[in-house]
Amino acid sequence: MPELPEVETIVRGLRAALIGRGIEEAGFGHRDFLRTPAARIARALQGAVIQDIRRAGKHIVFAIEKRGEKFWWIVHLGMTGQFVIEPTGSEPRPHTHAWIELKGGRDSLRYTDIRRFGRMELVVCEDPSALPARLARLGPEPLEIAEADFVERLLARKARVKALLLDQRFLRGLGNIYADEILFRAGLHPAALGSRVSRPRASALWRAIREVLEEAIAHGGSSISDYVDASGQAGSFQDLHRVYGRAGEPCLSCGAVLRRGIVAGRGTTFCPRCQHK
DNA sequence: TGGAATGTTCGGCT
DNA sequence: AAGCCGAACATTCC
Repeated sequence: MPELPEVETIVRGLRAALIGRGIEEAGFGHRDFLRTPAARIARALQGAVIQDIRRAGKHIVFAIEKRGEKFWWIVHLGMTGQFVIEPTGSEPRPHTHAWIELKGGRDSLRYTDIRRFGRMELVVCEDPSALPARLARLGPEPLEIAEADFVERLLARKARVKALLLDQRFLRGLGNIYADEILFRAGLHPAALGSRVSRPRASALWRAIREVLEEAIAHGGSSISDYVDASGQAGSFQDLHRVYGRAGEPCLSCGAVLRRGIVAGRGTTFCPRCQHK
């Protein structure tokens, strides 16, 4: 479910509700998605205060403070993970595997994940200005990289552009939906090789990345099957998808039948007439 | 019933 | 090294 626009939307909702809040207690159901033992996470979170919440690619990073000790609590939502703030007494939805009860007794942050591809990890924060090691491998943020840097990065690689967009070390935060939408807008074939893309087309790709992501964030992300924001609301950008989920339907700009194939191991929908190698 | 699904990682191959 | 592929993870939904 969660690519950059979805995670960004969730993080904005979490920030509005949780910055400065204290944690009463944390509990876990299934534990096989935890990279840190449940007891250690629960102990660190109990009585701690949420100081900050940020997005790093598709990761959510909570800065937690407890009696002068600082922690990073890092969450990746995988394919079906959801973070929703709900009334503490309400019935947890099926597949709720973590619950964080907030001070005040009224609301809880609950983590629900049908497939349990998501991951949670707690790391002691030695230096608040440094990155947790896990995040150090990630490439630049797509909305922050300068055009010239992006073009050089792309032309230096011989992999297919779709594979590059999905590679979190190339850019952090894109996934299958937005890779397809971006390539369509840039008029670029998913199997085009990075090093073979013309400079004007590479610039068009950089612009398409910004356009698609900014529009998607403005629409609260794409809800295909599972995604909801921190208040449980679906997004609406799926209504504006031009290729994802539209294989066999006509291209909205030329009318050709959109084709579906496998690129970089993922289902890929594109217009055979508008998108060029 | 088999296959595919918004993701990541690992091992093997070229 | 770089890139590609398939498999694995777990569950649901056609």
